[in-house]
Amino acid sequence: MKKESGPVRPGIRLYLSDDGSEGMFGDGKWRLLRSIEEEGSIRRAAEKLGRGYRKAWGDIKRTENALGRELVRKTRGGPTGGATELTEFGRELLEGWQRYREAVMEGMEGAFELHLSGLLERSEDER
Amino acid sequence: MKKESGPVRPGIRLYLSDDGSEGMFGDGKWRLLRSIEEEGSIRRAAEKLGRGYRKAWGDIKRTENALGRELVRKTRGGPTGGATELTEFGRELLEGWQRYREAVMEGMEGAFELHLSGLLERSEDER
DNA sequence: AATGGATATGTACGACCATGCATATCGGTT
DNA sequence: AACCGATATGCATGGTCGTACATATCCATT
Repeated sequence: MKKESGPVRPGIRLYLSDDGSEGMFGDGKWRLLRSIEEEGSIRRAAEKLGRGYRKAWGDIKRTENALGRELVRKTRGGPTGGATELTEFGRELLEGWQRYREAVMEGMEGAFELHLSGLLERSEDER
Repeated sequence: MKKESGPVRPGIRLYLSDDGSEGMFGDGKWRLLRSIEEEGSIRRAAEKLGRGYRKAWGDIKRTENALGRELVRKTRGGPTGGATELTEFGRELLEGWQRYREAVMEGMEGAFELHLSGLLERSEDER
């Protein structure tokens, strides 16, 4: 089981927290929100992302509890069985995070080139 | 077991990778290198950081394998039992990472203020 | 009231990982 | 040669986390 291996690159994991730990909100939850907005249902959103409904549902719930606000408005029953859409707050968080994320990643690329790429490229040759 | 809970703040985890996964190098390994430089031994470095020697030793080894270069020079035996010091590459990585890390974190703070703090502060009031 | 598709939630199992325990090895000094 | 403190490693274990399985609930439409 060999892994893909290329040049050394910088990676990043961003999240929001009120106690220093991860789990409150991050890229995973962000993709989930985006998928819910597109699909209109937690189940289809989860399927599209290749996760189980159980996890997606739990993620939403834990995030809402942690933030103290609702991210989605859910309905059950009816001809379609039910549906889920983002609240206004959910949409704002989705968009704010997207901009935030892109800004930080750009900064990361720049800082990497500035402070580490030289050392690591040189390293590639010498090894 | 209640957790400390304050305002929502941005968190970050930085790492180096050649295959998208974490584990090659990050803040944990960086602190370990710094501690080794200060203490002159893996054992004392680990103790100072509150980890076991077993883990510290394994971390160094895995990182060296992943980067394909040696980070430390180790000696065994003698009156002191042995010692470990950083290689030139180890020192450069230590310093480069420190500068890289600080630059990215500053960028993160700025981006957070710009794109998310307004939304989240407003959220604090309303909840 | 019967249906169907989605939400809601507990439970269990397996993979992964951090940590600790035990033990072997090394080698300059005494 | 004995000693001592650090390096070197395997192995067992305990907890976390993702994922799967099983059910229960809901309700507009028919």
